Amino acid sequence: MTAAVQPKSLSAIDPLPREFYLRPTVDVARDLLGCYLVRRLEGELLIGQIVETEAYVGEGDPACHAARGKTPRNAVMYGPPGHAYVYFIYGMYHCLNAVTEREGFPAAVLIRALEPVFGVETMKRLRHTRNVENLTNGPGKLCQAMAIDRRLNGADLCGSDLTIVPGHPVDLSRIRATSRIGIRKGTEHLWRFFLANSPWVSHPRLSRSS
DNA sequence: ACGCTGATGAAG
DNA sequence: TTCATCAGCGTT
Repeated sequence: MTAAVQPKSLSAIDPLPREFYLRPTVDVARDLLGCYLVRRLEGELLIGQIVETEAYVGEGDPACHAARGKTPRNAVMYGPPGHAYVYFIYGMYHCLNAVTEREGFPAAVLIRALEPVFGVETMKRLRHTRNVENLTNGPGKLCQAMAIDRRLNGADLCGSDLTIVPGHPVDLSRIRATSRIGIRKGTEHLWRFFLANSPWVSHPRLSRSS
């Protein structure tokens, strides 16, 4: 169980190899559930278990940032897999993605929520809250809790101050798939994945229509 | 339901 | 140079 995981043992595990990300994005999104996001911040480790993801798949996906071709912002998505695509959104927040598939094909997995595992006190300080269940239950929140901003855009998730390491295999019966949150196009794809019963999974807001 | 906040990219 | 939009969040 999560409570038994020790940070030293986790950080000693090799990060997921680049080949993990060189696969269909939807598969990567599902397989990232249960893995651990490891942030090294000024010598300290901040660790969270991934409990919610979304797949954004190429220029043919109208919700993907690459839907209208390559731009300075989304350039990292066109690069090799296994790197972080971090962007600034709504004037205040950042979102973290893991780039997938072959170089030249723009796709990524948005990390939407984590279960805090280690470094909780630092996360609370960065988020200005004492409520553990409100620390990392959203893409903007988890970036704030782990001090992830555009300086980490392009960081190598296979070996840097921001990595992802394997977790224990997830019970497949716990995985749910729904439409992605916060988008207006591409809602027909069930490309949001999360672990049922996790208190850290985010929830769609009411009335985002027109 | 609303306001905050500013980068982004398309249009002019 | 404007303008609408935006893979979110906290407060009302």
